Amino acid sequence: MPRSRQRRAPLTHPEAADIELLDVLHALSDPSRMTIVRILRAEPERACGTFPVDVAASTLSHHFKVLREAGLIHQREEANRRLTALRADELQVRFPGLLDAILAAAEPTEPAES
Amino acid sequence: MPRSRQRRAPLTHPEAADIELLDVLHALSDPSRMTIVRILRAEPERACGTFPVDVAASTLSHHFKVLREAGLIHQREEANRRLTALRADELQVRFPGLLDAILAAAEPTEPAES
DNA sequence: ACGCATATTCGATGATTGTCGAACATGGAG
DNA sequence: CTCCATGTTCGACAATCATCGAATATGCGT
Repeated sequence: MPRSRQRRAPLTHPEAADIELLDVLHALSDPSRMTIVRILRAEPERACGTFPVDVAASTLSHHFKVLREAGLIHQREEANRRLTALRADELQVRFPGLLDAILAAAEPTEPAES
Repeated sequence: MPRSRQRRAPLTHPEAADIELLDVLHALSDPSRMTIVRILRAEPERACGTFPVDVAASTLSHHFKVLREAGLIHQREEANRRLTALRADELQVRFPGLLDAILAAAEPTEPAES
C-alpha cells in the first residue's frame, strides 16, 4: 500500500463563536489572502484555481487553509473542485462591522475628488 | 569615543496618507500590541513603561516601533520618557470606521445576557 | 482503464518575527 | 558629578511563515 493518506482533510471549519479576532487580522495581513477575500466579497462562491493570485498552487492551497482555519471562508467539495465562499454573515454576527470596515479600507485608495 | 550611535532615532512617523492597511492589520495581530492599542484608546497619552504587558523592556520597545511604523501610534519625547498616543483621528480619516470596528471586536467577548 | 484537471500534502528553504539579555543613551535627582 | 530611571539599539535565538517543487489524491472524460 503506497502510504495512502493524503487529502484526507475532512474540511473542518471553526464555529462562528470560536473565531478569534487576532487570527482574522493575521489572516488578512497577507496580500494574497486579502485579494482572495476581496474577490469573494463580490462573488458567492468560487473554485480555488480561479483566483488571480500569482503564486504556486501549493502556496495558494496554504493560504486557503489559513483563511479557513481563521474562520474567514467556508469551503465545500463539489466534484473534484473545492468551492470557496466568504463567511460574511457569520463574521458579521461575531464581529459586527469588522469585515465591512476592513474591506472598505482595502479599496484601491479613493482617487480623491478632482 | 565608545562608538556612540544609539537612540539616535529621530522618531519618525508615516504620513497619515501613507498608512498601509496590511501593516495596520499585521501590527494588530499580535496580542501585546493589541493590548497596547486597546489601552491607548481610553487614555490620551501614556509612557512606555506603564503598559501592563508582560514582556522584556526591549521587546516592548520593539512593539512600539512596529506600531509607530504602521502608523497606529504617535510618540513624543518628554524628558527621558516617551509618551505614546493613538493616532485615532488620522486613522479615522484614512480608514473610516476601521479602528472602531476592530477595537469593538476586541472586547472581551460579550458575556451574553444572563 | 487511462489520462487529465483540480487541488492537497509533504519536505525543504529563506525570510520575517517575537523574545531575551547586555550594552548604551538621556535626563533628572541626590 | 554620580546614580538611577526610562527606554533604545544590538546581537542572538527559536518559532512561525510564505514560498516552491514533487508526489499524491480524486473525479471526470475519452
